[in-house]
Amino acid sequence: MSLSNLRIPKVASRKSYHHGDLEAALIEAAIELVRKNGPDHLSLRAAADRVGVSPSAVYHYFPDKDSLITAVGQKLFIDLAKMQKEALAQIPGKSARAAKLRYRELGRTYFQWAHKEPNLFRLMFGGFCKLDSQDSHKNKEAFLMLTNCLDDLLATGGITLEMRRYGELLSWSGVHGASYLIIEEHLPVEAFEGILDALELAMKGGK
Amino acid sequence: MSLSNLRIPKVASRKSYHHGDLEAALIEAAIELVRKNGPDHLSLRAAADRVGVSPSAVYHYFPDKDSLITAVGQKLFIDLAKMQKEALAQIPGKSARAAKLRYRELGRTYFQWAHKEPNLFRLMFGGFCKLDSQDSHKNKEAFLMLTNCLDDLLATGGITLEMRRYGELLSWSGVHGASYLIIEEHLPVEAFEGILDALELAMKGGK
DNA sequence: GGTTAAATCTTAATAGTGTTCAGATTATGG
DNA sequence: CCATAATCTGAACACTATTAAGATTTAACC
Repeated sequence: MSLSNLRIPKVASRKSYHHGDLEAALIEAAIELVRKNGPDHLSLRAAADRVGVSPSAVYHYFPDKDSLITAVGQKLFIDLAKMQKEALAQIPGKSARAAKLRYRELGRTYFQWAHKEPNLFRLMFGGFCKLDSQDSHKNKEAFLMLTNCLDDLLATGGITLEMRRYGELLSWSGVHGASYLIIEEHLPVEAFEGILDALELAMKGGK
Repeated sequence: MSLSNLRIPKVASRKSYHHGDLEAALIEAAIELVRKNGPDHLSLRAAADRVGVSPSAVYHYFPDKDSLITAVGQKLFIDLAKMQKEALAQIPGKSARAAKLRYRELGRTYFQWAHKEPNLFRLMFGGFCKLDSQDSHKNKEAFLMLTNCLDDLLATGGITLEMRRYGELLSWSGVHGASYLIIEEHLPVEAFEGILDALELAMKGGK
């Protein structure tokens, strides 16, 4: 999966005293541990062990454990945005049908990310990583994709002008909320397609 | 605040060797600590200290730390439902206006809970407390209140029959998602009244 | 009421955590 | 080739959850 894991097979079998790209390797190791054990239960020492390095080596790249977690969050936000961009790229065209499909697929990708790796989703959105306003604009890329989808919907009559005003807010909140409630088992998995139906119906202003 | 705190002022100044209601006191202490420091960073020992009891005493009431956290979650879900019930009780009447106000107030109470004590909200919904299906039906009380609100809306023409089908799903997801995104600072506080406007507009099927 | 038994809490110990600091190792630039 | 900077280690400290054995208090029973 990661470059660093190929370089350093197990533990304490590094060729060189210096690692090469310890920062990225630590982030990758932390992701794997969070994926398995959850964002609370991440251990600095376990991440260091996994890379084959002493615990104190971490402090040359991250001032503390929270900084490592935040770095993980930054990477995950970029990964999610990339995945959404790829999903949108597979549905080209300016038709009403294409616009509607893109809108649904954008939400579906968001949910599938959460559903496939709930612990990573919890790290991103559960108050673990404190990304400042500068980092938060990485997330603005995802927001822009949503805006474009909604504009396409408006152009093809898939959404009323009145509803366009609340498009981003209602869509993001609805998809985010449903995703979270599903992975915490307050709602069944089947509910997500229902949320997409509800949003589509709401956007077009009823029948 | 809590009865136990009145009984045991500081630490190691208990009249009796036995505490009286240690289980409830531990939950209350844990709530206070989570409120200040977040659900991750809760320390068993700190909670025990706060009650004036040794760390191992906790294990007579909870098999491990996670069980204490889950017990905290159970109590918080009950508290939230009570707060929502009280809020609804202050808006009586069968008019369309009253039904609409109740619907909005139900969501507003949910958000205010999250906004006032984000760490408690994170504990409830962030994957910290694993409540089984039996505990989860405590939450069904809140779900029932939402259902009643939506039925009242339907009776007074505040929601289309088509949208009624998605009422609970879209409302809960939208309100929950907006609340979470706001406390994690992905959306500004002002966004919440916008979500209520958007939901109201969506429910009535556009203009 | 006094004695036994059960419930409750403490003390002590183990293993694991984040973090710091002085020192060992390696790479880099003159 | 040497000095210097970058990088990582080892040991220590204070803290954590958890367990086991023992002390203390309440409750029950005769």
